Amino acid sequence: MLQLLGEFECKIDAKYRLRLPAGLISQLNSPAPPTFVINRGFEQCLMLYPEGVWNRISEEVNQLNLYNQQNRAFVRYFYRGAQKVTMDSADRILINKRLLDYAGIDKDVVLSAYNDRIEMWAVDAYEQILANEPNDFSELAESVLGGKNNPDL
Amino acid sequence: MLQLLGEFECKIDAKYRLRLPAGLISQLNSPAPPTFVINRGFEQCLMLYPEGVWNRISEEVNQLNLYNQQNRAFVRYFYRGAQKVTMDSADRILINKRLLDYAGIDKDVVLSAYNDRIEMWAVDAYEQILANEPNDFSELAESVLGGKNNPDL
DNA sequence: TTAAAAAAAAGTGGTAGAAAGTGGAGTAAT
DNA sequence: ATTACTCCACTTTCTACCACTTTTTTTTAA
Repeated sequence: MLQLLGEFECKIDAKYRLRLPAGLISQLNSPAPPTFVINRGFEQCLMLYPEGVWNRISEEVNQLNLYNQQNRAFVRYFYRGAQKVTMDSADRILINKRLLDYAGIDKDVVLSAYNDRIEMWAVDAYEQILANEPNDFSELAESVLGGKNNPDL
Repeated sequence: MLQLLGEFECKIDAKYRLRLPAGLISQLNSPAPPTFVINRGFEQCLMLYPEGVWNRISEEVNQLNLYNQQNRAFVRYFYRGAQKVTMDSADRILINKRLLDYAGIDKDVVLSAYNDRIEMWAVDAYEQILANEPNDFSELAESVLGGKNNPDL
């Protein structure tokens, strides 16, 4: 089970390539050059899933009966343009222009890894969302993690 | 079992031909030039099924008793103008004008592959459908992907 | 403890080959 | 004769690989 961690600032070059930081690649303990699935995430970011993680998740989604309207909407939204990306020989992945536009990414990017996945943000969007959190963070923690005497906090 | 994936932006030429992206063709692991069945999809898109997938699906529908009025209506709706399309020597398929009209496709198209099939959308229609989250998304996610704090979302 | 050397990581660009895009002409069908 | 489809040829764009420079970190030795 993956336990990714870390926040990395990276740059996207003129050819829409993003080099993955060595500190992140090493966490994947993948023997071959790692492959990912990338798609649109919530709140204007992109999500990067190690291939194995994506497969595990999508397997369940693919069980859904697609004659059901609600299910179709769900599957579409779940995928949100997911596509496979592979690293080149210089540890870079090529990112679709459409996806970059979605996240408002121009050049400067923050990668934020947690659990088994990686979020990709435009730097300014990331800073903005972090700046807004603290106000309601404790409230949020309370409702997410249960009672205010939760030992986990 | 096919596990298609990917979002591709393509153009339809003046002769209503669509070149299938190499990244998609390679996923079909079909030795001969692949054949598809195309028909009207739900929600203003066209559906492209690899021939084998279509055969599997239509087989079930063909079990229905056609002397039943309701069954006939369903079958008609199921087929919705389905037709076989084959790739030409330049990896293009010719798409019926009536189908293109149905999906409001002029020139720019997004192919979105998931599970064992491919959806074909007019670019603007696609962006619109992705723009809003289905209102019951999180509930569905809960029932499909398990617990209420499921990390898979 | 510091400085120099070495190694790793980050950043950049060129290029060959593949893929995408486009048009024309020949053939078949109506 | 006109339309519709298929094949063929060509140009442009893209992308994966390779090579190189700069920066940062680690190691080694004075």
